[in-house]
Amino acid sequence: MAIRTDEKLSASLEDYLEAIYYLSEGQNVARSKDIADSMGVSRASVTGALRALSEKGLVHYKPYGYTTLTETGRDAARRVARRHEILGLFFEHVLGVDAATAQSAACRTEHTLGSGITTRLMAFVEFLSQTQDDGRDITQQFQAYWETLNESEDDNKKDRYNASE
Amino acid sequence: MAIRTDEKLSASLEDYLEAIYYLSEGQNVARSKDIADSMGVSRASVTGALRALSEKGLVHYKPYGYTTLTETGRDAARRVARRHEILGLFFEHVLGVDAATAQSAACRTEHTLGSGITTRLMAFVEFLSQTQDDGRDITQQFQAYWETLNESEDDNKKDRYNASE
DNA sequence: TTGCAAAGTTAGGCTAAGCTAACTATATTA
DNA sequence: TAATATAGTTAGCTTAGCCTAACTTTGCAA
Repeated sequence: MAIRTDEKLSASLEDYLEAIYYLSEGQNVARSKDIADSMGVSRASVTGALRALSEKGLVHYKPYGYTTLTETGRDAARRVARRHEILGLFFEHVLGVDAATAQSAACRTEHTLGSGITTRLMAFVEFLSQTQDDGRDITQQFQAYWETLNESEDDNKKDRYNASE
Repeated sequence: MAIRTDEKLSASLEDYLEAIYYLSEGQNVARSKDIADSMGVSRASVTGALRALSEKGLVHYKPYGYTTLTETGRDAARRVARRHEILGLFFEHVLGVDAATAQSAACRTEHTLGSGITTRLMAFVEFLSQTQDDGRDITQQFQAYWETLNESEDDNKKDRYNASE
């Protein structure tokens, strides 16, 4: 029986895959310790995740050996990374939240986005950057709009939007 | 010691809260069976969730009694519902995915969105609906842009975006 | 008013994901 | 080359969330 690559990955395993992907880019290999550090997780947890990813055919894993992505694993990782990047881009450059918030929200959110939405969101971000109005792109216009909302401190529009979280 | 209402809710508990909120709107009370049905979960799981929500002071719960939201619970539920609605709106009316996809993605995604992003996304959707260019709002323009991407079947731009999922 | 069906709960089990502590393997360096 | 520090693994525990099966309560209808 062929390895099943079509099973859905949990959010957690996707995170591991993405971390391995980025670490592999730098040094071609992902060390357990580095994965643990970059994810803020114990080394033991990494071992468990590697075992799980290995069972799904996404990494080459041998205890005490070096871990690398399989072809399938690399493809999956790229998909995760791309979703992460698109979302981060949207949150940061379109909505205008700070980079750290954008990245962490992107990381938490990316797993739940289907391909239909990802594809469209990517196109949308591209579209926005091309579309000009009054000589400014829409992104800039929205930033200005956002400022006006927040300038008027007494304007209750702001309060109306507020979520306590 | 006062009940801690500031603890973060898990995605799962937020879902329960939202379901209770919508059920309460219709009949002022949320019955376990209805919560279970609307969430596709067993009655036993509902009992567990109600217990947890009760411990956090978000619902009035007594075994075999009727369940209602506390004030705090209602506020939290409204926040969840609002995030859900904003996201659904964005996915459906801005990105243009079908309603079912939009709703299900919104439900999966909403939990991970912080208030900063929610607030801005809400403003962004509002902004888009107001902004006109060439006599059409941006949303319509993007739809047209999207169509052109997809019309040219041989255009590899489309493939470039494709995710297999 | 009793008796039964439906609603709700409890008990017990499963999985995924994390943790710590203790162990094993590897690799560096004296 | 042997000692030791670091990396990696294993074992065993915890929590959250779900399930089924069996039980209890409630409320409606004969």
